[in-house]
Amino acid sequence: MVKGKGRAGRKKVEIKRIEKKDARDVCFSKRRQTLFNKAGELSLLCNANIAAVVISPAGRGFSFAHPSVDDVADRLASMAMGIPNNHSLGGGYHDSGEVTNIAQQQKIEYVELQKSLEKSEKKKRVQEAMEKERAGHLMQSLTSEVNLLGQDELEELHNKLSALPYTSIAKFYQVLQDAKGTRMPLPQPHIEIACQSQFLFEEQAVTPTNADFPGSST
Amino acid sequence: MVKGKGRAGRKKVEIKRIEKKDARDVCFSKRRQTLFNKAGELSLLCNANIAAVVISPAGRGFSFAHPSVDDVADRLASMAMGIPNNHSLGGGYHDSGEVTNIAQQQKIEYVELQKSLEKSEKKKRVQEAMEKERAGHLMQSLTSEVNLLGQDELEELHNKLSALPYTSIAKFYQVLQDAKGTRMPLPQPHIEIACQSQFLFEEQAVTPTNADFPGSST
DNA sequence: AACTATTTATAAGA
DNA sequence: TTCTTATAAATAGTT
Repeated sequence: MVKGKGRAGRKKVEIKRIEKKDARDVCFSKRRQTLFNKAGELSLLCNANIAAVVISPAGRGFSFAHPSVDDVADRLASMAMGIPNNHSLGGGYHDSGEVTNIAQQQKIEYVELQKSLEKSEKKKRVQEAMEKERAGHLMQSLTSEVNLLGQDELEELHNKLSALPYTSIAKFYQVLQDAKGTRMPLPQPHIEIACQSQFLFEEQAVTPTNADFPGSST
Repeated sequence: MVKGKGRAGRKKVEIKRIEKKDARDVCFSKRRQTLFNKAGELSLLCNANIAAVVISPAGRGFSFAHPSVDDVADRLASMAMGIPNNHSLGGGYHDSGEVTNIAQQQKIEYVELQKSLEKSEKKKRVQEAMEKERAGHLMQSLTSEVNLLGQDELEELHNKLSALPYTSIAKFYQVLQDAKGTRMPLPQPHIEIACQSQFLFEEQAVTPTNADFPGSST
């Protein structure tokens, strides 16, 4: 059906911003849960890899990802989470302890990945690759980005970049130096990451209405 | 209802891998669509930012992201998807079949955004910002990335980059030139605000051997 | 948080 | 593959 209008349960619902914060909140919770639920179902039914990130208007972040071996997508998706808005430079330190920041989450996931890699005999190669990836990320970002653009946009971009090529690089290095030297103070606003991956191979969630998942019983 | 099993329509469905490739395929299509649909609804109803990436077992990737003005997180999430298989990006892949929907959706949303911007007196500023963002995206990716790293990692990265700074840049430009000149075989029509990526993996290697994807070029 | 009337989603079948 | 349809699931509004 799907006309662009009617929906849901007790009343047809226009798909437009819910003004009442209360209702919106509830809706968000419910639907987010459903979304992740469905994501999980899809991944299991079809053996698909899925990464989903939801950021509430309040700035709370939730993510779901069906892992597998190639977590990469997941990791990167989560990582994207770590890049909230724009140039708000987050602190990249990991020993803060009291700040639940993205860096930490990243760390955790990184560690997780590492752990799972331990099992592989190819560990070394993969690790190497990952390290390279760190440095190579920039290139990939660029190429990826570039490849998404159209002809005109490419030209524009090219012009823009031609205008200030070394500036960019210089800037980057400056940032790098700053980060290294002064270890910036983490002005990261309110972006908490709540990672949800309840079902699958572990169950920790017990919400009565939807805790229906395979994972444990088959 | 809801025991840990049943679902769907004409028959209760166990949430486990569908063996029949045919059925699995159909299921995948339907559910993927629904998933993205719901993602869109959620984002609209609750004004949330969403990025979702689905990779079919066959290796076809789809993504959906709900934009907004400060869309960065979403865009980056989608973009992140592009990273794992950067090789394919320029590699010329066919099969863009299913993407239309999403692409179209994106288009629509882009237009919507534009329209709403028309009304604003800040239009110009925003547009400018968006343009800048295009060129500046790389910087942001970099800084964000950098800021996610720990002290040690920073140092390492710094060394790595110091070792081959111009190489990277040169490479980027080469890519750019290639793109401009030969109009690479993008698997999809270019999308303005681009939160959409479609690609193929070679196949799903079942081993944690991602060793080959990242900055393998350096 | 639980309930329920309704709307959606969807597995099969055509 | 797309449409149809019977049934399961999601969900807005209530309690």
